[in-house]
Amino acid sequence: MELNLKDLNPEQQEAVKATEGPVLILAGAGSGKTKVLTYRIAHILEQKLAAPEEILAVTFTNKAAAEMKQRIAKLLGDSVTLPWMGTFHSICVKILKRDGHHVGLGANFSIYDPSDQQDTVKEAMERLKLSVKEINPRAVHGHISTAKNELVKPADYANFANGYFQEIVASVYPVYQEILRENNAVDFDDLLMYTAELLQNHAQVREKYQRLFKYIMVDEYQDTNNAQYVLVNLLAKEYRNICCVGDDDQSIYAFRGANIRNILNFNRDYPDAKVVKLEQNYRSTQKILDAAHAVVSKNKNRTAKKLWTQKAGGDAITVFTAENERQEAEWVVSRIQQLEKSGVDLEEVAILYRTNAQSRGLEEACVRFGLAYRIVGGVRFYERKEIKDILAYLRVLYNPADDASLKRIINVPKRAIGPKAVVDLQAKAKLSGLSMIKLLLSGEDVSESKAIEKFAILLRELNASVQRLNIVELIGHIVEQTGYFEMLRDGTAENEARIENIKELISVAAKYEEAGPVTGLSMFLDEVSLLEEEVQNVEGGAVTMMTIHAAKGLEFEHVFLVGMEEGLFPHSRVFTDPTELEEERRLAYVAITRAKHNLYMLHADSRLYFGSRQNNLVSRFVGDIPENLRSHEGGYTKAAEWEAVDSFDDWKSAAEDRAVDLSPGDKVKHNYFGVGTVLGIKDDMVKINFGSAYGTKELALEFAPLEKI
DNA sequence: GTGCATTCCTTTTTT
DNA sequence: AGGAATGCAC
Repeated sequence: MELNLKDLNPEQQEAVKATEGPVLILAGAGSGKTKVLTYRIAHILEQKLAAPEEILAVTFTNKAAAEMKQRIAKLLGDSVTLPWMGTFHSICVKILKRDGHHVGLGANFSIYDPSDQQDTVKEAMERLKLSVKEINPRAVHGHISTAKNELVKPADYANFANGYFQEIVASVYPVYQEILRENNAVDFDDLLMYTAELLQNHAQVREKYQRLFKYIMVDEYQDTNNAQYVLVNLLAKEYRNICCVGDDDQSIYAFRGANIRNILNFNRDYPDAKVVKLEQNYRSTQKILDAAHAVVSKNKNRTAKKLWTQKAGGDAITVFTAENERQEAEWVVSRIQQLEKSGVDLEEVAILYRTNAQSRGLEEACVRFGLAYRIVGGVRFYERKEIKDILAYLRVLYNPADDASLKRIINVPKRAIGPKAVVDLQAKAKLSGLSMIKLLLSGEDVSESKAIEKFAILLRELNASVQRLNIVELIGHIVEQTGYFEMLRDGTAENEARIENIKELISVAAKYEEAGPVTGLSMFLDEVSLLEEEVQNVEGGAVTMMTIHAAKGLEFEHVFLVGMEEGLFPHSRVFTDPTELEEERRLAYVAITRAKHNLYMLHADSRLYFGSRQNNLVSRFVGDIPENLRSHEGGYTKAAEWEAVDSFDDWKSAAEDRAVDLSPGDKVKHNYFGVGTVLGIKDDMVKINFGSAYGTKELALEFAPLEKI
């Protein structure tokens, strides 16, 4: 098959043909980025510049990888062997399965999902006798995650720790890591950190992969974190054929460690880099692009650029002011039903929101009005209780060090094994130097508890079956033998749905049926832990609902952007930090540029939030859009005027004002530490005594959430 | 050891 | 408002 580059515009062709040396492709929203990447890979393969396994293509989501695979197959024919393609995390799993033993990782390691990770933090805190009530384990985990993304190891964290909270983290982090080790488990961040460590410290392994990957491509480079940055640049050292694609305006993952400077500094890292700018947009009308530009160009931290399109004109952006969130949802749904009547395909319609919590009201409205919908994200597949249970069973059988998974299912379904029996078993295991699972499997008389004995017999039987059953049979065997299905067969709709979910899991597992026993189990567990979302199949057309983050990379004819309110979007949590405000602005840019033809922005004068009513002002992002691009419905008055906090300089002077306000002896209230007394102020730091609970703290005036009382 | 009621805590975004 | 975690009665 002949690859036809005539399908591409001159810049796109340039990007495809520039195979050798470092290349940066600055690809604006809707500029055909995926097309360029797929053609580029196809081009390299077709020109026989490299074998498929010598190409590494990193994408941001599994979905993006799947789509790219499909499109390459379409270009070159189904028979083509595909390159290494996937997310950073999935590629790291692949590498660690092969070579992880160099960094002390057993081959059968478990991958803990976020809730397992949080449980592990809790356990670490319990071991340290830290109160889970006073210190939020989630926040602790957040800090550990950040550290790992910066490749800061447990032992080194203390050197960076600054302030009360980080000292706590410094004590928890090593214990957390130790527990993961005990269970032969890793968290998501470990996948990156261990792979980086592996490549940094083990020359043989490093050179193996450096020589293997002749061509490396990284999508969404603006959203890479430090660990990912180290990884790709290390891998690219041998051939230097590294091609990074991204758009600094679409960097929206700083909260999980993404560093926008990675893309901004590409030229510094590779002074000989070829830079290709894709600025022609094939997606949206000029009006939509103008609106998006009006919002994002207020950011200071960006490279100057402007998208253009041949689709001049277009409809104005409809802004609807609703009385409350219920009316907002109803307006969206009825407008979509009007569109449907006029022949619009529901697959071309999306409702986007800032937070997952907003989906509920919209979902209700869809049900009430009978509009077909699907939610992307929300409750993830692996977050469902029944799925977690089944996966825990599989992990126990796969990784006999994984006592955390054992604890999850040892009494599910109920088999009269309470917390006390578990603690006893744990103690015995510790004495014999085995994991609880291994002890149970050993067949020794481990407990006077009849219930435990019975469970041990069950476990041994399941363990034996791993060798002879393929993954589909194995799951079926587990749900029957353990009584899990029986527990769910009580006729309630809820449990019916659970059974359906497990069947769905089995159909996912069918992909690995042919790999045979053990291998299939291994492949299945590795992949399913990193699976980001459930794909809900809805018969016929349906509207798609999701967060703006989840919508990145997608496009729709009609986009409804709900909750355009100060406090929601931009979210109130970012008001204290101008860099985060810039990220919200980029998020708004991403949201607006999802629309091809029509964009609707909604806000409600009154909204139920946290159980209480709030009256939010219209989002500043609406106000940023020039009036001649908007058309209003409902009782719109005007957008919030928040310029004072929008600019870093002004905001700083506000902080300085506050500094002048405080003097020794003043009583202040801190969001976290409570009430305290100001002891003194030096430069931009303030020293406050918070009493016996937290002692004396030095806080940055600029950042501390302080209030004078 | 299990089941129920009450409290309390949450919500930013995700691999 | 809703879900998880805790505390209390069987």
